[in-house]
Amino acid sequence: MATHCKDYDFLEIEPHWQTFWDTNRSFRTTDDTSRPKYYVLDMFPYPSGAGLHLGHCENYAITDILARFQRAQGKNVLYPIGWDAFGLPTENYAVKTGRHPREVTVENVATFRRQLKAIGVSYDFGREIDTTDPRYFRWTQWIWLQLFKKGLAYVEEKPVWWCPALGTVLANEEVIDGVSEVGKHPVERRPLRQWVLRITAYAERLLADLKLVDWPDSTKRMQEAWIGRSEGAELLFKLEHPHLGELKVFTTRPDTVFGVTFMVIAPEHPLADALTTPAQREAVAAYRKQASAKSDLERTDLAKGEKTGVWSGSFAINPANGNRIPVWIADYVIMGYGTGAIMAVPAHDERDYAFAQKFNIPVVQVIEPDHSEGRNGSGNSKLPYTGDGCLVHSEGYSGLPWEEAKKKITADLAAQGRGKATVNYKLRDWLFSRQRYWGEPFPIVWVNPEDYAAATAHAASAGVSLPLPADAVTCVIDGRTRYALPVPEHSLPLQLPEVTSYQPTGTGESPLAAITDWVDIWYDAATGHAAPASGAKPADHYVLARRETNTMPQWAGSCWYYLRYLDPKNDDAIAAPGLIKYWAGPDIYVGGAEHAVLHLLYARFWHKVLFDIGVVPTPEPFAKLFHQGIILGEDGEKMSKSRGNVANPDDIIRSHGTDTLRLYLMFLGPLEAMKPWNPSGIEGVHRFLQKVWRECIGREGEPNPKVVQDPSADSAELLKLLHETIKKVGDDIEGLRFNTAISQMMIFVNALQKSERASLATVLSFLQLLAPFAPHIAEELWARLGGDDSIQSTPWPKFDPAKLVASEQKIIVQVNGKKRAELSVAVGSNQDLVLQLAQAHADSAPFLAGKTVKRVVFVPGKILNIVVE
RNA sequence: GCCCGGGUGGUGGAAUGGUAGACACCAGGGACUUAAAAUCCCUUGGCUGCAAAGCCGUGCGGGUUCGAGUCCCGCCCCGGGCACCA
Repeated sequence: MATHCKDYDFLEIEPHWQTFWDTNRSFRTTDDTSRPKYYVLDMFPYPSGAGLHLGHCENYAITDILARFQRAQGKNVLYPIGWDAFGLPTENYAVKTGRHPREVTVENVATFRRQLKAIGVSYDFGREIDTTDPRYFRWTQWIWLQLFKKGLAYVEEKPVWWCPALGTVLANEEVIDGVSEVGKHPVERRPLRQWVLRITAYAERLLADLKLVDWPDSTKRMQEAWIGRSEGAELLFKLEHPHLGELKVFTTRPDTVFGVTFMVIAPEHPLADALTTPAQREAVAAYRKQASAKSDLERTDLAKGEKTGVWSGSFAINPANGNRIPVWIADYVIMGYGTGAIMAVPAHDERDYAFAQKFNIPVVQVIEPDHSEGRNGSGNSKLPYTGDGCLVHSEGYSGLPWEEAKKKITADLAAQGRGKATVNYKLRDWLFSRQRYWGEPFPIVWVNPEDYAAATAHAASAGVSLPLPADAVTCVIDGRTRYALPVPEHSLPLQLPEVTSYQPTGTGESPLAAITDWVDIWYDAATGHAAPASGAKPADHYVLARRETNTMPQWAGSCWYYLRYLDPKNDDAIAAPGLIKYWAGPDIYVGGAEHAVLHLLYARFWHKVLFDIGVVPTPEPFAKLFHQGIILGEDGEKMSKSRGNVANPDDIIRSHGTDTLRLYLMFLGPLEAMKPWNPSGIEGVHRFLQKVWRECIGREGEPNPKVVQDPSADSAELLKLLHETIKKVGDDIEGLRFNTAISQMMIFVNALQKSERASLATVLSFLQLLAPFAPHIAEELWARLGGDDSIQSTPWPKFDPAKLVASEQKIIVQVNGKKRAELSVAVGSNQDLVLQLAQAHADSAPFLAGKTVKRVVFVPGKILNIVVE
């Protein structure tokens, strides 16, 4: 079964074993639910045309090592791969070349699959999934319908980030510093009809359940910061002219309400017009126009500079003391957060202070530091002051610590109906539609109100239960109200129509909008059947409908793919309930920290919805998460074509073999650290594998005669080292410290090389330790030395704790904390004995001569520290 | 500005509060060879010294401890994330 090469010819050995694994389907996962399971998952790759890069190799080497190790532990291992294949780059490429995105996708996937096999990863390719496969996205659409049914999806005409270059809108989080995250194109605000998912309804659980998962702390904190919970109060300020009603503000500091000297509303605030007095109309109009024209980039830049704003001409009444305070309009208050209006307390807020300074607005101190020297209740601290303290100038509350006052004032205002304690989140609802072709179509048609009633009644009478929300989702299209009618679940998938052009329409609508026969239809709500509206009405119960032309964003398919691997060919459910229960979630999820917020937050949201409707048994999808650090170029900079510092895996596989590449990637440093690629260092691990080969194989390709059958051939030291190595490699794999596991194997092989003889059993055990890291050479040598079966199906070696115990141990002698001598003593030697030896030892004795011993610290088996004089 | 990481030889990096620099790379010297490659052996943190050995040394300054790369306080620098979030 092995090859016959005399030297370590990795170019022959590696493809040989890859073919062996492929034809034997060595890594097929069975659904043997009686065995303990281990599910190891990589973050979903996007099959780009560029193929695999070193970052992929690092990611997949980590998970492959874990998968192979866990198989050797006797676990039933699920280690799958698939393709997150919808998305903009493919579509843009298709637009440019005039080819169908599907064709491009198939090609890219083939490249990825070939490259993955070439790095020797042990995926079960029989479970491959592809988000663009109708059998897959059928269930993406199904899950989306469940969200729709639960009232978590709605449509809004809202100003969104429109990117002319990409021809699509982008979610807030896809816009960085005023340019698109993908391609860095400028973006602008444009009002468009959008699907939005109510992720904010899950904000509290998304925050609280972070304590259930074993994730890097930094990632948890980033999610916390993104959700941005803050406790405070909504307070109602009456407006001076009663017909204008009230102004609702959100504040985290209701204790400072006596210090309010002005109010600010966002330029887009709905009351902005009504509050503007005739005298101010011109100034306000000019300011609002100017504010709306600002890009995000300008706003960010300006944030560091001057505040801008304009007085509306109106006044509000402070509910705490009845003061009359001016209402300003300024863009440092944003409509998207809180209520879009604030009570400004310049004495205790940096931004309000800067604004008050610029527009000569009075500043009233109401909090005084606890320990200020001049504390006398007069309030004359340096302002703005944002720290702890007690209230001043706050009738009825002065002297109270601010936290106490916060509760009391909130309660008192609430009692008068002037406010209530609330919680606010930075998290926004999730903009979930794109105006592109290459994405999942929404399983929705739009109908008029009468047809909605008729269609739902027809479906009900036909015995079809449509996934209807409690409150119908509506929108206005061309000035007419339309109702969102979901297609029946049994009619899924709703496929993409074939089109001749994928060009964005430029109007903000998707290319789908131009496929008239697909979009404008006669529609049967019970079956989902459609016929072009240009033709005759097929039957009485058909209604005139317009299909939703937006498509889903790329996040959709990656929100639940980890569930599909459990049962990838199931046409009755996203996966069989028994399998979902058995496999639960991934035992470990490995991928880059760049997905710390978005992908992980979105997937958690969908998972919680599935949990709520009883599809999954766990509240969290990813119990344990690990981020591998990125591999930088030789120059310590991010690898990029433009920098010319890209190392190509294919080249390295050709020159050194994939075993060397994998081993070296793991040896570079801690897996989670960001580390530069050093091309000369690879020689070291390559030499290590060459050495392993020579220890096993002689000059003519025969087994090395130094490896003998006699199990007692090993020296005591070698045997001890073997057992230490078994222990350390096992511990280090479980602790994801692969670099030190490899060091230990190098130490072992260095010792093996110096041994004149070694037992076959010892060498085979070592090869098993090496197998997860360098599987091809391990298989080859295992077969050549006569190991049974495949090394992959052999149980992991056990270490014998008795063999780890030495009879002698080294004790370091310190005098006043400085190392002076080394002693070798019998295990269990006591302090008196060791002290005597130390006093007699030539290296340490001179430092003790003529000194008084003040203290002796003895750590058995480690150290003796003698403190003198 | 705020929140996280991280600063150890020429380089990548090791080190449950207990020998700092494991394991490698690079460099230098030697063996084998007609020669080279490959391989093997030796040296390899700095300073002083013929040597034995000694002193210094984990970004900087303090502290705790018998003992600090590791713990605490205050800084500096680098990387990542967030940012007018009321």
